[in-house]
Amino acid sequence: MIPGVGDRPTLQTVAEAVGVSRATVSNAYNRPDQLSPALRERILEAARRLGYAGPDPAARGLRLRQAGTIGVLVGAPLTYAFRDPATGLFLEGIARAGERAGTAMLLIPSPPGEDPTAAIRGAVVDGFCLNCVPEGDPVFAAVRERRLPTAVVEGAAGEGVAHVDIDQRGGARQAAEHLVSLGHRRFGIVVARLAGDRRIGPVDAARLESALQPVSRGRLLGYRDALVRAGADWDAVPVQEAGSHGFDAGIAAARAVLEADPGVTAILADSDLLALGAMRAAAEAGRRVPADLSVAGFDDIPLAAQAQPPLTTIAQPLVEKGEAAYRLIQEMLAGGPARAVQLPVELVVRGSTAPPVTGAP
Amino acid sequence: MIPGVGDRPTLQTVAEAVGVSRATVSNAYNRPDQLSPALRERILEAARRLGYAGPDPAARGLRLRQAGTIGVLVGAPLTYAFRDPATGLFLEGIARAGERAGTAMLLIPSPPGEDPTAAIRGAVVDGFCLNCVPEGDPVFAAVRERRLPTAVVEGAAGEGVAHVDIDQRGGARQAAEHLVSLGHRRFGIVVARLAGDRRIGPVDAARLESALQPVSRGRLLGYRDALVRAGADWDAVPVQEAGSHGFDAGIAAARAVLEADPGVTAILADSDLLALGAMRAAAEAGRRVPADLSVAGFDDIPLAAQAQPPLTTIAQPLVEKGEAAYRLIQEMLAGGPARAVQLPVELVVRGSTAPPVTGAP
DNA sequence: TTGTAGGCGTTATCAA
DNA sequence: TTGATAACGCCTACAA
Repeated sequence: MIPGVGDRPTLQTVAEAVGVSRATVSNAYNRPDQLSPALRERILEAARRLGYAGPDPAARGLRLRQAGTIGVLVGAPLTYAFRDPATGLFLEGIARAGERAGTAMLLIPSPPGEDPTAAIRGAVVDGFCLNCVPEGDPVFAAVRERRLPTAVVEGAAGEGVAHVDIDQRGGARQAAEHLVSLGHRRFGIVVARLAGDRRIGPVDAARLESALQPVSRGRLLGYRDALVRAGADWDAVPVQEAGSHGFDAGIAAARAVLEADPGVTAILADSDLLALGAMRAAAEAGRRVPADLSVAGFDDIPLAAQAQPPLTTIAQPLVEKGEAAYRLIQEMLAGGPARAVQLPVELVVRGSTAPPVTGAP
Repeated sequence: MIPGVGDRPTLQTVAEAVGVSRATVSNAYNRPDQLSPALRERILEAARRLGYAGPDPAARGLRLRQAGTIGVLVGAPLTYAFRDPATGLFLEGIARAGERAGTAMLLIPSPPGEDPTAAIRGAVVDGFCLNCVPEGDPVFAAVRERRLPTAVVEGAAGEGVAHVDIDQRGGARQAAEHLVSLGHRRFGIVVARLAGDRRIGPVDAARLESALQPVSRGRLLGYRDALVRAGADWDAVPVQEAGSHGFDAGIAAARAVLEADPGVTAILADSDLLALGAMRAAAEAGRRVPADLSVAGFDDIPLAAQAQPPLTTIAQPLVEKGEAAYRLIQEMLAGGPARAVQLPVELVVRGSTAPPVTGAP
């Protein structure tokens, strides 16, 4: 069969109509300077007339060995990515860097039930960016098998893989130290998730020990660092796993904490949305923030500053995280080595934290 | 040159190593039942050893004439999509439907300065989904040129293009009628954007007449319908264009409205984020919501119910909108016609609206 | 159960 | 300035 005689017009179809070669038609699109303007116009005109949609990106990608796309995986069902502002801002960073370079981003789903690696094997991309993929996740192995430039953000490091992170533990420590320095001695803690399961409930030593989620794990360890150093009885500190980063999850978790120890004067939350939920739970319990209860978050999403009172939190450069990941991938695409980048965090004191009313140690 | 002798291993490389044909190696991956388990294992083992990454998705896509991906365009710089909860929920709908089908979604950037259509021409996708792309946008033309199944959400309709929308005008009318029925007679209005420019300022008749953004346009017309019918002097109603759907934009716009007419007892906002901003502006101006000022939004994002007071708004099925769009594209992919779907809206009365204190007409 | 051959639509190279 | 040719890596009848 003669090529280009299918139903969809191709380069060949146009070439035959105009009476030139495929190469010339290709040049009309990709190298206008390689042919006379008159011929080019004739070709483009014929293409319009024939309904030719322009060079097929799939074929072109095969030939050029590049897709102009990077694949993004978030360590949770994709639907979650659009609910969590922190994840959203991270994606924004990638999008922003990609927009500058004209690169699109492919959001790769990992359906919970099915084989989550199928989409990874089938992704037409030049590189991968993984966000919050826990250690030992099959997704990580599947990505590595593609042998494409890969950046991991807040997740398991690996040989030949670029890495972007923040100082989770140090940041959390700062938040706790801030509250200690205000005079607080009885704390409650809310964390999102320590493992891949969606467990909700109190966290004991074993659970923390076996935690796989590097983010919540690191932050919880940071809280512990500061509280232990301040002389708190760690085993008496109520720690509640919320199951997710959601506002409602934060309400429920904070309720559990306040129930476990009504005497807490401060709540440390793993993320801003949880903290916002904790503030709401406090209000429902008749406690004013910060007069009766201090609350600190983590991330500094825009909502944190807009809340009432505005939330004290650990600011991390969410958008920059995405931009950095994109940059590291590009470096590898250009033949460079896999680098690791650590981004700074910063304590932002706002209105949700204050000295406890009863300063009793 | 013998194929498969490049730097990256291919089917050929593996075939030679094992001493079988390319076809057999291909079958080892795609049709396990077409060859003996023993041979299959030998092949997979050799592939591992050689560092073969599995069948190349680009080549496979070319051969199969399908990408397993649908391209998504949001009618604004991509970075915006991750800030706006309503857009996020829409994307979630697409992601959710795609997750079920194992389809990935390609987020296509349209860089403001550059040629926004380049990425569209280069997208390796089976279909397109456009969100809030205004009429006459070059993006729309570029997508049509690809001659791929396309669904338009809340945007310009077109021949052979599937369409998903809600009753913007009717929904807005309901919101306004609700306030009228409560006894309000003096209104202020905040809309996001009426055109592609990022104009901020009061809206006059000419601006409304020439509005291209179907969303804000339709909603504003709905407000007018109800207010005019209620006997309000439309020309005296302060209408402010906020420039975007952001919280801060809402604060600024509401301030302008309250300044233009301090006597307004109710503010109608084009979207929930704007309404939330208006509530904040009211608080800053010393007005209590809803006692001194009623505020109504549009969309019913999760934040609306969480606000204090919870926001009265027009609920639209945001996630379902994405799911519907995806479904329509799949129907076309299966050879079906381009359909149009209208999703229902519903007034949700919460705590941000109440009768005005002085019920004077 | 395995192999052969052709083609998917494009672009780079080199020659005319 | 234009054309012929050869990959790019894979899948699928069809034949053995």
